[in-house]
Parts: sequence; structure tokens; C-alpha cells
Amino acid sequence: MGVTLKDIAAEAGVSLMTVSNVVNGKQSRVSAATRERIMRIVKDRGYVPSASARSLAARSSRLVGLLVPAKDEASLTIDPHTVEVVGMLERELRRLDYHLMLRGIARRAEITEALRSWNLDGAVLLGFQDAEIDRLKPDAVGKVAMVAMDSYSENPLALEVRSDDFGGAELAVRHLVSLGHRRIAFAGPAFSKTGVVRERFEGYRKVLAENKIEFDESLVSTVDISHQEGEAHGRWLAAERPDVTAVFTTADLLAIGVVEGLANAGRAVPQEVSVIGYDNADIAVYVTPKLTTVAQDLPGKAAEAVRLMMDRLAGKDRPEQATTLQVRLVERETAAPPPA
Amino acid sequence: MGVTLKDIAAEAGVSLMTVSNVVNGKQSRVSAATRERIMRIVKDRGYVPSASARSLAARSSRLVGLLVPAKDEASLTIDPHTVEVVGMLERELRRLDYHLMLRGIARRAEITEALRSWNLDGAVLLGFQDAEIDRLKPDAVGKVAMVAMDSYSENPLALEVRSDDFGGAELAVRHLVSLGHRRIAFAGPAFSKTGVVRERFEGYRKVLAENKIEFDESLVSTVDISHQEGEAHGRWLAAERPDVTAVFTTADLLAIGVVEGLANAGRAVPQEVSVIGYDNADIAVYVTPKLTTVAQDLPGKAAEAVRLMMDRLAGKDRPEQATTLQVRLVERETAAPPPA
DNA sequence: CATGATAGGTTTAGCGCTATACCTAGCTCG
DNA sequence: CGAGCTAGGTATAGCGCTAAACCTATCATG
Repeated sequence: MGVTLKDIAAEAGVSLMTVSNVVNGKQSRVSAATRERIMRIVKDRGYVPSASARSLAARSSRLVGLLVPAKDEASLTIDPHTVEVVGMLERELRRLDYHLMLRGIARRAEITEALRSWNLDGAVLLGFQDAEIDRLKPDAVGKVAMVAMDSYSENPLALEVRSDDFGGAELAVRHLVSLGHRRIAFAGPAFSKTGVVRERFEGYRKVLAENKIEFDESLVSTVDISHQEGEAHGRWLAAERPDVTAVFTTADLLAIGVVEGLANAGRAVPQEVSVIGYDNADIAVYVTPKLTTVAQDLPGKAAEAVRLMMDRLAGKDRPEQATTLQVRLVERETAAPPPA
Repeated sequence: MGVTLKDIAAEAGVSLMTVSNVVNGKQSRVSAATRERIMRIVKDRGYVPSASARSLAARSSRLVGLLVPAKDEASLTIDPHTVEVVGMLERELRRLDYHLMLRGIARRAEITEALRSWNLDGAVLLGFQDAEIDRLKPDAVGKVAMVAMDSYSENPLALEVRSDDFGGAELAVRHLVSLGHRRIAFAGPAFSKTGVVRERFEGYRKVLAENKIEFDESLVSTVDISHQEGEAHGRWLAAERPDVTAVFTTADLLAIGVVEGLANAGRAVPQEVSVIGYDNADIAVYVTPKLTTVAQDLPGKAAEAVRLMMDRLAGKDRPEQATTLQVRLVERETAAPPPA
């Protein structure tokens, strides 16, 4: 069907391996003249190497899997700030001549299947629970360079890239405290012993402790990340917790919902209640008032993920420490001093 | 490294081809007893077929490319409503045991390279200009089932799936007219002879004509799809075109910007000016006032794309007509009668 | 001048799978 | 009862590529 190495070799009057070497840029093996000649023919005939054949023969596919949890019959839901990471990963990988395979994972075994079947060189795990990462076994992973994003699993089989979630929470809550708030609520999805949300929660606690503000269990609420849940929570706060003057949430979408719920219940943001989000999503500036939030270094995250993966593929050891990217507070309009 | 067909064959005491037939569900060739026995071993040993080997031997990869335009060194920018389509495509394909390869296309030749190198069975072109689709040549496409989303190219080499853009515009503008508006502006990105934006523009024109409203060139503005551009345009409208009482925009993001610009310039939406967006993105309900907009049938679009692709892979002819999905108007808070 | 090196190749042996042709025993049927 | 079919397999020949071993002429070197 297409042009093959053999065709090029025949036309150039050299062996197939010589063409292979030229195409793969193995400098030492061929003279400049031969290389030029072959390159010319490759261009002319529009030769494109077969990835499957390469993958089979070389035991390396230059393919990286992007694995995302998926319910069996449900479509992948990639939240907006994750999408950016995906786009950036794709670019980084493309520059290095790797390709990205997007795969929803419904059953655990599918991770292994994907790795093995496609002979993946690397995989990025996006949005998995720490527990899932923990469960990865050496024989399932093989020599695939696995990068877990936003995981705190510490499974030695996975390279880890995450933001400074603890520090991000500190930044946000410290900002609220410095504005004069003392009754500061925490709202986020359910969390367990480890994980992104746990870190942010601990950051919140630490700043409270630092400032001798007693931790009040009744101020932390489990709220799923959705606008609707946020809105309901905002109304609840307004109705049941008039003492609360500030809310730190673990997601912008949630924060926006809370702001709306508060507003719907007649409480002004930020005059009466301050709200801080997390992620600095695009929407943060589309809403009124514009959301104060914690921004992650998304390009950095993607670049780090790829760098770590390439290092491992090059045989380097897993770094001692998981990579942690800096975050920063973006002050906008939803945080202000509490009412007098 | 992994378990191969050969290993299974040896353990089962049958030929390699028999195992292959069992694994691929070729019913006729093997007795039920043998099949059971082999299946058991396959399970036990955790055999996973090698996609590269299959692709090479069978000349079919069960891989579908998701091709998205990308500037050379820039990351893919997938807008939020496209992301949903991606997630849905992935699910549909996964159900059929196909895989998705995400690939940014910087130079035109990369389309062919991707198709050929990976031996793709199909490809979905997302966000390309009609002109790019037009340029696809038979020898580049080969027997790959190409689906162009939201294209009006009519290139026989590509299957086309799109929304009823003309009808969507009609819906929106008719709604504005029925509310009593006569000075209705159109705002969207630059467009050419064909394409999504052109269709929406023509829909807008048609409704004007239907209602004997003279078309006024000065009411149509070229505005890039971004919140910022929208905001600027909103302010411009407020300042320069006080006669305009309604704006139809081709994207929600743009509409939201326009609403904000108008508001910033002191013009109330919808009391003084009505705005209608397009796409019914999530953000449409996060902003205040909530955006009236035209919703597309995203799940339908993804499902149709996959259906068309599978039909073509099954050898069916390209349907005469491009598939066009229905749209609907979602009335929310940004459209109201003009001021008296 | 024998002795390596080295540059510039070539040859061989698969990678794991599928398509296709082929084989054989047992059965049907005019 | 022999031709022909079918069920249930097997054998062979690649798919397009790469890793690794091998070959040979040329040249520098002690």
C-alpha cells in the first residue's frame, strides 16, 4: 500500500538497513553522500515509517497513554482545567515525536491491557484516586514510565507531579485571616487519608492553628464539585451559618456556585461573605464578582510530567521527591474584610 | 516479555492459528470444547494481544485519530464544548473496541503522516477550516474513514457531521424579532464562503428578510471568540450603536463578554439590550444574567460521527446528505423585549 | 609490515500476529 | 459407493521494521 523501506532501498540501490539508519538518524553508520541521496528519495516518494512495524520490532511504540477514569458506559468527563493540561501534554509529546492515546478506564484491568496491548512507552494517569495508583503492581507496569498527576500515593512505580496543594490552601486561608476573618468555612468533596483535597484541608487547618483560631468541625462541609451543589451550599450557609464570614473552597466551579447561592439568599459577596476558589479556571473572570482563587502552574505541570517521563525512559532513577509545582493566589473581587 | 499467542498455543497443545481464531471470535473454525479450553488459558495467563502486531498483520489498527489543528509550538486549545464531544467520542469508540489517538496538526502533511504511520482505520477532524478539508486528496486519505465535524466542505472524501447552524441562527434571531427587536446586530469571527459562521450569518439574514427588516452591513461585526474581545465589543456597541437593541453572537464566550461590556458601559441586559449566545456551554448558567443561547445536540454529534465512521468501515457508501443535527433555543435571562 | 581501528555498509533473524491455502476424518447423498 | 461437503483444525508466508552480528576496504601506527 504505502511506500516501505524496501522500496526506498531498492530505488537507492542500498540495503534496507542503510535506509533504516538514515531515517532514524543514526549518524555514524552512513556517509553524508548516501544519507543525502536517501533522504531525497524518502522525501520524493513520501515515505512514512509504519509505527506498528516499528513498535513491533523495536519494542517501543513512542506512544504515551493518557488514562482517565471512566464509568463503564459514561463518557469521559474532563474538567476544564484538566483539558488545558491535556493540550499541553500533547504539545510537549508531539515535539518529542511521541503520540498520545486517550483512553477511558472503566475496570482496573484495563490499565494493564492498554499498557501491554499498545506497547506504551509511557502513561499519564489523570484524575485517579491515590488508592488506584497504590494498587499498581510491578508486573502490570513493566517498564512503562507512569506519571500520576495530582496523586499523593507515593507508589514507587509511579512518578508523581502535583501542585503545592497544602501551600495553596495556606495562601488562600492566610489571605482571609489577614483580611480579618476568623469564622472561615471549608467546602470541598469528600476526602480520605491522602489526596489533593486532604492536603488542602490540612493547609486550611494549619493556618487556623497558626493564628490561634479554634478548628470547628461544623465549619467543614462535604460538597461535590458542581455549580448546583455549590449554590445549594451557599444558600445553606446563608441560612444556617450567619456567623461564617469566609469560605475556602477546593474548586472554582464550587466557589462560583457558593457565591451565587449566597447572593440568592441575600448575602453580598464580598461585603458580607468572602469566597476563595481553587484552580483559576477561565470562568473565574467571567462571573461577577470576579473570583479570587488559587492558580496552579498548568504549563509547568505538563512540562514536568513529560520531563519526568522522558528521564525515566532514558533510564534515570525516580527522583526521591515527588515534583511539586508552585501555586499563587490571584486576588480578584470575592475576598474582602469581614463586615464590622 | 508478555504472554504471546505462541505461549498459549503451546500450553493448549494446539496450533497458533487456532488460538488466534478463538481470541478473535471466529466461531466456525473451532469446536466449543477447544474454545473453552483456550479461553481458560488465555484468562489464566493474562494474555493481551499486541495491537502493533495485529495492526501490522491485519492492515487495520482499530485506532481512530482525533486530529485537531495546532500551531507549531502551541498547545492544543480545545474549547469546552468540543471537550464534551471528545469525551463522548472516546466512549463510543471504546465500546466498539477502538482506540483514540489525539494529535495536533501543525503542518498539513501531518494529517497524511498520522494516517499512514499509525495505519489509522478512521479519523475525526475537529475544528478544521472547510478549506483544509477540501484539500484532502484521495491518496492521502486512502481507505481511512474520515469524519469532518462542523464542516461544510462537501469533499466526498470526508463524512460530515454538523449541527443545523443555519436553523440555530434562525431560532435565535426569530426569537429576538418575536420579542419586538428590529435593530439586531450580528457578532462573530471572520467567515468566508462556507462554514459554520457563514451558515449562522445566513440564518440571521434570512430571518431579517422574512420580517422585512432591512439588512444593515454596519450591524455585523467581526469579533474573535474570547471574553475579552466580547467585552470590548459590548462597550463599543454601547458607545457607538445606541440604536441596537439586540445582539446575536456565534459563541457563548463571546456573548458573555458582550453582556459584560454592555453592563460596564452602563447598559442593562436584557432591559436595554438583549444578547443571545451559541452552544449552551456550561458557563451560560454560571453568569448573571444567565445566558439565552442555542444548544447543540452534542451526544448526537458524537454518536453520528462514530456511526458514519463504522458504516464506512463496513463498506457502506457515503450518504448523499451530510448529517445535520437538530438544535434548540434555550431561553434564559439575556433576551427580553426592547425598551419602549 | 603485520595489526588493529574505523568508516560504511550488509546479512540474518526475528518482533507477534493474521490471511490464506491446505489437510484430514467423518458424513451425506444421488 | 465414490464424489463432494463440512467441521475442525494445521502449515506457510508474510506484514514493515530493527537489533545485532557480520563483512570489507581503507588507513594509521608502532
